[in-house]
Amino acid sequence: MKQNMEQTYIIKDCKSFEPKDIFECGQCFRWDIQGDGSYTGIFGENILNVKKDKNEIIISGICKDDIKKVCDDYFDINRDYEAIKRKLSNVDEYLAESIKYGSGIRILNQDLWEMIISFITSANNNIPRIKGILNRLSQKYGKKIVFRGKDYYTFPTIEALSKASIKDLREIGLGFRDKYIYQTTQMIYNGEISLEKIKKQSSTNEMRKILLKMQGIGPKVADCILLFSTLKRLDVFPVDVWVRRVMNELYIKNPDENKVTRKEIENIAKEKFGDLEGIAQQYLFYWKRDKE
DNA sequence: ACCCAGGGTCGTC
DNA sequence: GACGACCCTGGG
Repeated sequence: MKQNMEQTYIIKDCKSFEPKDIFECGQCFRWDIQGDGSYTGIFGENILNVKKDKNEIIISGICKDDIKKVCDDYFDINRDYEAIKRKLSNVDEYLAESIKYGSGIRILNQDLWEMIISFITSANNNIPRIKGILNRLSQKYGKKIVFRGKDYYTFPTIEALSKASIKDLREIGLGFRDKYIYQTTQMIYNGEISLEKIKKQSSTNEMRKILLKMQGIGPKVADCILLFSTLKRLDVFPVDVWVRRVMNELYIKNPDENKVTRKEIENIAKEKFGDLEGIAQQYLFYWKRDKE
């Protein structure tokens, strides 16, 4: 197959697919809005532009494999978000409103290694800065691909990133997370932790236990990795400042938000949202963060 | 200039 | 289990 031959994939009458909701709900960091409102992003060695025109989703760009196969997987096309939204909307009016706001969200199936590095970077950080760091990391340790006259860089491989020193990472702007990225990369590179083994675990909890062994991964980051990577565990409920805020306001009503424990929030989430709590979290997060 | 907060985690007590 | 420290950047 020719390297830079572009492919196109049109999804007709696709419900629950809104590029803005998908790419700006906080699950991914390497998709950027274009002048025409479409989004261009890179994952693996694929560089795609996603555009919505009426009821059609037009995906075009460079794809390593068959574009339909790659995108059906990446965009979680075979999951019935309409059914999920119907079910979750019945929980209560708050969740129903958040779903109305983020009704085009789909949870992407992203590379596990990339999610590990991305969400370690996200700790006590803000989204614009996270995106900058991951772009610089890719520029330095990834592979350049030219797409429509512009340079793009693949996310660094484990091996490529294993060559970076703590000092190199600090210079990229990782701040105090430099040592976490370094140590975790080394652990994975030298085989002390096997990503394949994580994928083979039968329960969410077993997967989480392994993730928590890595430097820079605590409960919140572990849950994001479980939810947004190809591990795709929907039975997690990442608790960050926004989710703590919205869950306290809606259900717990503790005058001091910081006194609310993670366990308390997780229990309510499990009770109200059941096995779809991960997706519910994303509607609530996106809704609350954009409201402020 | 100064302070605050951001998709938290770690080390210490 | 509860604290404080922590790189850096943009916004008040």
